[in-house]
Amino acid sequence: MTELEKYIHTYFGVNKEELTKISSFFKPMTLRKGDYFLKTGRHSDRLGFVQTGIVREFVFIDEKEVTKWISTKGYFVVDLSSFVFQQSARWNIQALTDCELYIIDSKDYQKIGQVIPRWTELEKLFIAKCFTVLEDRVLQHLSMTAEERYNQLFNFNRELFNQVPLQYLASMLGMTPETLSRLRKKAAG
Amino acid sequence: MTELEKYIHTYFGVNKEELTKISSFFKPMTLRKGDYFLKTGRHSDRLGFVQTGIVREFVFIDEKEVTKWISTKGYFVVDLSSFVFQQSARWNIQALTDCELYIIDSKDYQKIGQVIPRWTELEKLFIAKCFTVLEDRVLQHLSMTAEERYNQLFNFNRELFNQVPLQYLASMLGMTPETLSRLRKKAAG
DNA sequence: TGCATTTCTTGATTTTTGTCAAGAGCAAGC
DNA sequence: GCTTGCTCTTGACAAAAATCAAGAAATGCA
Repeated sequence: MTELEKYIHTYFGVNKEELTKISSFFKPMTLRKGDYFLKTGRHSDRLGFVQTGIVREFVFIDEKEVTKWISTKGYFVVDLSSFVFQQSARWNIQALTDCELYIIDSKDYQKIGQVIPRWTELEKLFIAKCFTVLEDRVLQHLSMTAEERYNQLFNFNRELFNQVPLQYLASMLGMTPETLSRLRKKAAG
Repeated sequence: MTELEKYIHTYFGVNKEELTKISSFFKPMTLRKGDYFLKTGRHSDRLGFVQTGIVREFVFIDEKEVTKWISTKGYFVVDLSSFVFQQSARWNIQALTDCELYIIDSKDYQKIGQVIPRWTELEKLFIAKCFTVLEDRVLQHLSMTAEERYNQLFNFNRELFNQVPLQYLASMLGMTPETLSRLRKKAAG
């Protein structure tokens, strides 16, 4: 069972036979550090799965980069507006390291639905789950200080702080790099 | 065409015949000011549509109320974890004014799928749309100050500030009531 | 290896936001 | 109409976080 199949199994709970069918539609792809999987404003009909490496999703706001999310092994990377609604992409998606992805285009993606009858239902459940995760993220910003958000992320995934430029983590946490630096010092002391 | 049908048409783009079928599964319900549609920890298999009135979704964090969202006419109110995943509810949902809702339970909700073959697909698209709206909300917290968030909401829906206790709007915007009060004074001056 | 560039940290300072406390304004109910 | 609570505002102060500037550390590249 490949990593992709393992994650699809975890996320969607489909059986081995279905897994094989689904994963057969995905094609391997590599990104070199710095390569873009997607750029704002472009059109994209690709969905990617991160097999190895680290990918950053960000957008320019007032000439500043704002990092929305950082995806590591096991995450899907996609611009939903573009993939689902055929609109121009809202996010830049860039490799922070060399990456191995599995990708699928929307044409092949639609074929999954023909092979797995309940696929739309599974998709719905997956997106609903993602929605609840985002709800939690909003709540964090409504109820937690920068320090609490830092501590939570650090406790949840401390490797990230060795693998990803801190300025991007700071942005993703909604603080300046200077503030993150000071919080790190404070927590370490 | 009822308000409910009008909104379902707007959100889901189904035709008149389908609309009538869908809306026939919804039942009217009234809430008095202060009544709860849902309480944290309970189980709920109800989805509501706000016909008139104002509804607040909030949760207690460290003994403090945090308002996640305020729904007015045309919004659906639901606890997704509970409605979709049969988990205990994460949110309190309470009427801020007397309200008229249309509600549907999950048993009847499933019947929609039997009547409208592409219903699951429409659901998926609707939830995906909600996801992108939440993405924007996260971005706002990553890139905007309290003042900017206030101005944006005020410009988007200034009636809200006459209809809803300001303390709840402050919480929903991620600031204290005192800060909101000062920002209002500043913007008015 | 060593230079150049980028990233990170640190300090000083300012701005923003939160906290605490008191009073003003409003609204619901008697 | 008059209490009685709420809610909102205001002020004084404290804490949190941003900004600006400089230097240290790490990284990439020749």
